[in-house]
Amino acid sequence: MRGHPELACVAHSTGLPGGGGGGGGDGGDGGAAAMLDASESAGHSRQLLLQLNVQRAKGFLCDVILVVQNALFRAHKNVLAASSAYLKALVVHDNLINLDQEMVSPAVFRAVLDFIYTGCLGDVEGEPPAAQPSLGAVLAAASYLQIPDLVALCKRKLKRSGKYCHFRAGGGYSHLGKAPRGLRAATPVIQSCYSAPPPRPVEPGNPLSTHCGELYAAASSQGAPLHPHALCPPERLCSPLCGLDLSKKSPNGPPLPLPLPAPSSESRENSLPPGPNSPAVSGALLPGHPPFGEAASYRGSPGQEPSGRAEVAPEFLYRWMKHEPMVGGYVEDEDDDEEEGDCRGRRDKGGGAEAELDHKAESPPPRRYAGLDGAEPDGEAEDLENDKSTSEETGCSSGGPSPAAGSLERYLGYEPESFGGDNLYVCIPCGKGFPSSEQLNAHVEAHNEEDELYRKEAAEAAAAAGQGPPFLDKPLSAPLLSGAPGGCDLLRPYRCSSCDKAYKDPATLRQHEKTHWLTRPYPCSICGKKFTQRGTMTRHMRSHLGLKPFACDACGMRFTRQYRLTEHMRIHSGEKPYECQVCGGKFAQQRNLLSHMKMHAAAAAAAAAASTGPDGKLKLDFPDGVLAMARLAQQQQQHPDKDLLSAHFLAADPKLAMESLYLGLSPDKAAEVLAQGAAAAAAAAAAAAHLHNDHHARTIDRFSPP
DNA sequence: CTGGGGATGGGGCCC
DNA sequence: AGGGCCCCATCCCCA
Repeated sequence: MRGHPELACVAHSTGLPGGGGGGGGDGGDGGAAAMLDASESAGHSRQLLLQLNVQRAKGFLCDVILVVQNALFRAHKNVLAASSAYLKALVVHDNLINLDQEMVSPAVFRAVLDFIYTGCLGDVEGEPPAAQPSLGAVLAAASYLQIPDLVALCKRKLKRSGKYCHFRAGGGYSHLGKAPRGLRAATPVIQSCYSAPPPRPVEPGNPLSTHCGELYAAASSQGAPLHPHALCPPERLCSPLCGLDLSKKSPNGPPLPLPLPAPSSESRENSLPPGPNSPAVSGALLPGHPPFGEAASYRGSPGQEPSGRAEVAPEFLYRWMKHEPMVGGYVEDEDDDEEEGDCRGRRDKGGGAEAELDHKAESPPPRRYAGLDGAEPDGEAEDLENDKSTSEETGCSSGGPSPAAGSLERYLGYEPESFGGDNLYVCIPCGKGFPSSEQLNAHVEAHNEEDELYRKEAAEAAAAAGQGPPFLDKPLSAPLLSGAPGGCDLLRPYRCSSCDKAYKDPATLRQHEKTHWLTRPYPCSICGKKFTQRGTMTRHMRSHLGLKPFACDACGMRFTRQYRLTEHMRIHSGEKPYECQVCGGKFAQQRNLLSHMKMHAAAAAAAAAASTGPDGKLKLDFPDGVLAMARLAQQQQQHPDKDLLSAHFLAADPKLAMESLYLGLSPDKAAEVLAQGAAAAAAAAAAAAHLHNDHHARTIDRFSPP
């Protein structure tokens, strides 16, 4: 499709399934190709690759997502593993691979992925030469990713063009085809590409027509800069998606393929590039290090530092700082120009970059994405504002798309709503339609402002009435607190203006108040589901991406949450800390005990219904616990109001309250749980009362303690 | 076939 | 922001 005449695509493809990336990754393409040529259909491997590439384009059977800056690429693990030793080590354990953005840019990785799937490395038709990733950048990426075929090809092409020279340590990250930061960081959405068309050349003026299987993450859709973790090595799975770190790492996780030490906190804070232990650095750019084939030597337990690299850290860090790309623009060191001639024409459009380079080595490293990483906007309006920001800061020369949200959604076949007409973007709460996501976002923002205004007005009104959050931002005074109507107490002085709940601190109150808002400020950019808390949305995103950072040491099972892992570990330890005080059953998970208790409550309700005589008194002699449950069920029938029942339950029946304590819960919680169980059971019990008594007797027998 | 228990996933919400 | 807990739903296994 875009093959260079000098490249024998078939030769590459025949070598590809043979695991050229495996082991040291030293290729062996020639021999394998010759052997296959002699014994197999010449078109087989080509056809195979063609089919794989088509499948990649359609996302068919793609089982891994690679994150490069805020671009996402879908691919097949097998193909990647067969092509790259580095990727092979990564895809074994994870479905989401975050590549070092300093080592490979989206445009470069696109070229690399093209090569993997086609064996061809050529100009993208229709794409301006300036937007093509340079051969030097592709070479660096191929070296980093340990794709010997591509390394060799790049070298050949560079030599042919007279531009090739050996990489020098720290020879510049700036020629990696990186796009200006601001461009990517402002890309607003992450969308899936399930209906993407087959790959076709990028069309000028249509940056969306990039690649199928390539997705773009919102680096700042939540108003945050790319997470500093985006700088850490890929094995840490730090994702820049939506400016969120989706990769909370299990400390108990099994050794990952390339368990290099995480960047130091200092380097993270300063947004330094990967430390010298990063595979990006050590694998390709450190002095004296071979460009690839060292992945195996890096394997070990997390935190294990490969020897012999710490010494070069200071020098390398210096070089790193020296080559720190400029904020909002592309930076290229003069030294690099000498060695990578094909990077010309992609210089910083902001100008003045070089003047600052040396200064950076002495002054604190600049924070990246200066246009975005200011103080995090406090509130959702800002988030949405950033959602709206797209890629006005063009100047990108790497060909990386910077689509506006709506266009991207349309391109990717993702339509938030399928409403007729031009107003495809519909505000869920009010039903208004808009022709673009930007307009919808502006509208939603207005919603949020209304909500905020309403909240403030309510707060002021409450303050005027002597309740609510009047003491926000004020020193608390005991008289004020104690005198506040509505039960504000010292422990929870911050009271919700919309309901009766009170909180210890204003932040929690504000968080809670979002639950009353009409619009949920944190939408999932993949499915559109909205959340009241950013953390919940982040967690939700993990489920989309199959990201399970918390691994069980014992069985390798992985979870999206730490708490799940903790829960799961009880299976292996045999610990069952939750005991039913009615029947003595033990449970590893509290939720299963609660479920179990509801069963008891339901049984008790059935017993109550079955045993209540015309005088309303219980007839059967059940153990106290069951009787208590039964009484509760009766009370539930008399007091359908749940809260009333809870209070009634505790106040009017101390014995029942004592039963609740057996559950190991707070009395309040236990009452609530039992009431819920009884409430659920009440209806059934009422119905069951009409059934035959024998049936109920049998049911009760089953759940009564021996 | 049914119901209970074990286990997991996802969302809400508070700290 | 992240941790933790709770709730609901669901699946699977087994008696």
